[in-house]
Amino acid sequence: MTTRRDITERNDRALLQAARDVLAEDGAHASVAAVAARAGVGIGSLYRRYRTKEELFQRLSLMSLDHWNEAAEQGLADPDPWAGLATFVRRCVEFGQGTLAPIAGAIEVTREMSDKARHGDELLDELVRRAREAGALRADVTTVDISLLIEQLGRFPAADQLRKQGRDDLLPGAAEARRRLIAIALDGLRAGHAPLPGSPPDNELFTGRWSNP
Amino acid sequence: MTTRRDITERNDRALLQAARDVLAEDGAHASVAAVAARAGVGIGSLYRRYRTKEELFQRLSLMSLDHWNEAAEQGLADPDPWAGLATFVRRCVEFGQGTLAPIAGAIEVTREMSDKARHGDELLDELVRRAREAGALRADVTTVDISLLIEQLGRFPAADQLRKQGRDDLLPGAAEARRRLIAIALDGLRAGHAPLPGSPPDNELFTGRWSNP
DNA sequence: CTATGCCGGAGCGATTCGCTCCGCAACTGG
DNA sequence: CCAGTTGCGGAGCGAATCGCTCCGGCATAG
Repeated sequence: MTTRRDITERNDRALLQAARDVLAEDGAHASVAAVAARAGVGIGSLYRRYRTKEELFQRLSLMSLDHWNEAAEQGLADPDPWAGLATFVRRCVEFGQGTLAPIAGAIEVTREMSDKARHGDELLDELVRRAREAGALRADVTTVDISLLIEQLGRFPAADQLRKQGRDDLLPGAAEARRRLIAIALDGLRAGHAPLPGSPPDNELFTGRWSNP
Repeated sequence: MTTRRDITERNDRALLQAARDVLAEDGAHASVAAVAARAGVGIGSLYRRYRTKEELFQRLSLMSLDHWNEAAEQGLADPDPWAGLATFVRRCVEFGQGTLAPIAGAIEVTREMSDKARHGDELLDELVRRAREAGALRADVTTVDISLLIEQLGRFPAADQLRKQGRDDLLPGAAEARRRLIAIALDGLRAGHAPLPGSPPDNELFTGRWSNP
């Protein structure tokens, strides 16, 4: 039997998932109506759970940061430094971490968010350091390079977006196609290639990543 | 001396460049007002040159297709198959080819566009075939993989977008950061890596890529 | 069976959209 | 030097969409 409490919880999960998907398709201009519709939920229910659109997106950002940190810790738990880094990258891309970047400037950044972001930066630093010292990671690859790769590959268009673009050929294997891109990028990160062009930025990594203008 | 005709031509160029930049930042929801403002041109001038918003975007798509084909022919002219493919990828990403994908479903596809797209597919086929036969390209990489890489890396956020995201650390070297990602991806495409996950799609490449829903 | 409280969605004012229309300034031919 | 012409910028139109409020209806708890 499904109690009312069950419905409320399921609605909340559906809202967060829908918000992520809609953001992936529509970018920063995503509307609350679209989120509610995709979640199969009335607008009223959305606004009972979240007082404003910003509150919903803040909650989603926190979820995203939590996922990043959890994936990083999982990677660090792997005794093989390279496998750990690869797992982290794969998980972040598949989560669609990059699709949330466009709203970073549209919401107020809470203390909790910046704290979690800072912690995430430290974890990625450690992941990269381990992989580099093990000789598995190309020496001149920075954490910035990796987070940008995650961001770009994580913006892989969702199924609906692909359909709008007329790329029906990719519909059956969109997830698989993205996995192939990740594999290509990871191989490009491995040691043994020629140096990357340009000098890696030397300033503090990720400084101001969640700062507000 | 600058005649009126000069001003008109300069305005047209500015409009197309502005349209590309605004699309890169705002996605498919980009407004004509934003395009005109960024081009430093009145809305009236925009609508004298292009009768509708769609006409402007169609013209931009044609430009993009021309750039793709020109870059591909330049790559084919290179006696070194791998260098030719790399040049093609670099040029397409730096042109921002991927930023136009979101509007593909928002405009009517003319015969001219689909013809040019088909020709572009043939050119890429040939680029890939050459590189593979020379043993430079990983054997199981498909043209789909490469066009998706171009699309994803080509969506690298413009400077304004980076500023909105609070990634001020990247502002001075956004172009350089993108170049580093391209280099990583290209190294991942080179021969000598383990096979890619999943089976490459066997259906006709790019079928329906510009088709209308 | 009554009472409770969460559900969905119609509808509010405000904003933004694509687009039209017109006053103004700049260049041209005489 | 003077009309005449032409391309310029932007105020403003109706329509569409925005974030958000409010309430009637109904399933569930007691």
